[in-house]
Amino acid sequence: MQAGLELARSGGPDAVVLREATRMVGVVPNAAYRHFEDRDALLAAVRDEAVGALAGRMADGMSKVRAGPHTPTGARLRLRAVGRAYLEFARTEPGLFDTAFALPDHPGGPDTGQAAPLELLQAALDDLVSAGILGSARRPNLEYPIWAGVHGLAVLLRGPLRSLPDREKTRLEDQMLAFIGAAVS
Amino acid sequence: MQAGLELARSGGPDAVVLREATRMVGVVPNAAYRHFEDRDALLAAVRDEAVGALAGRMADGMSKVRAGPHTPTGARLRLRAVGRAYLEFARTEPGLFDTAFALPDHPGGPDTGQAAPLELLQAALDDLVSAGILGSARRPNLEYPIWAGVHGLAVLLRGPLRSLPDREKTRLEDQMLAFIGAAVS
DNA sequence: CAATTGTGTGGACACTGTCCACTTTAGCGC
DNA sequence: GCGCTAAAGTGGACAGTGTCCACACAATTG
Repeated sequence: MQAGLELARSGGPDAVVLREATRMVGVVPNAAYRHFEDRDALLAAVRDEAVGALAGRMADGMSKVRAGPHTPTGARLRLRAVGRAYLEFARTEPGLFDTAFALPDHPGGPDTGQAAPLELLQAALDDLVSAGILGSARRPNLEYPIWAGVHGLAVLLRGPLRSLPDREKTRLEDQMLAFIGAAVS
Repeated sequence: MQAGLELARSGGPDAVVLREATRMVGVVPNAAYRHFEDRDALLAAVRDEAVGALAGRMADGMSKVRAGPHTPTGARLRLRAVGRAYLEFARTEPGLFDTAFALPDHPGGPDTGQAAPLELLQAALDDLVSAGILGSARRPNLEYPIWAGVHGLAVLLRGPLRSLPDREKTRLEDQMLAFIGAAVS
């Protein structure tokens, strides 16, 4: 039933429409209420899936770095790889990206649970410390400005900056990654 | 008629509902179509207003810095002031903030036109150069990573990080501003 | 076998954006 | 003043949406 995540893929959170999802499964609209309390619950499930997909791409990118852990170049490359994967996901899967960060209209409930992406970034930073590149005094809370920078760029590139030529966009992505690389050295 | 921007203020872009807006004005739904082609056109008008409000706060924040232009401390304080105003707007006017960056469902059309906030940041950075703090070699395109950092933090704080205690949130904001301040020195 | 539970169905309701033809109102030159 | 035009509002419809209700069927379990 979460196959209604194709809707999110192609049109973002607003496109995950209960009736359309049931139509795709070939069932009557109300059947959805046997699996999800709400349209919001359905969206939450799809969002968790989207977060998982993002985390998967990030993990993939990191694991492609051949240099071992605790080595300076490996740590540096892995940090760059998480960032690049994040930006690439936002660029190639805009619907899922938006959905992953869609905040529930009906708040409350437990936390949104997108810990996975953050944890990957934290791991990369910890590795930078244990590789001796990043002084442990500068480590605390460093994940947040970095996450903010990458996330903000991803958002702006598909928002106010969306009409920039593609060449310019990738240049800004590279600039951001370099910026971060410089900040942690 | 843009008084339907109260809807955006209290509930974000999805809350700017055509019929509700006309109801507030005390008129029949269809009357809206004499002023806006579309619900999307109405939303676009509201969004421009929201962008203007954000730019206004940023300009206010900058103008409150007493130190004159082209002076080192003035330039530094003004940069910090734009950033702080941005984050404050996102925190105190979440509905308008979300609306300001809502991308039109029905794309095309001319550019979204939120040049004003970017231009204020650019002015602050240019002032930093003319005050001799920021080397002109490092100036090009610097507005984008900075904007991304501030914007990203604003978004994350009302998204995945929304359940952090307020104290932590303001600490992250301060950390981000300090981070930027350090990057331009 | 009987009962309970999970899943799907059919019919409704209120709400939304949008289209159409029509009426009212304001402003204008004559 | 009169009549015209353009702007604004009205009323009635339609499809699409989320959601609720009572009911039907299947599988599972006692």
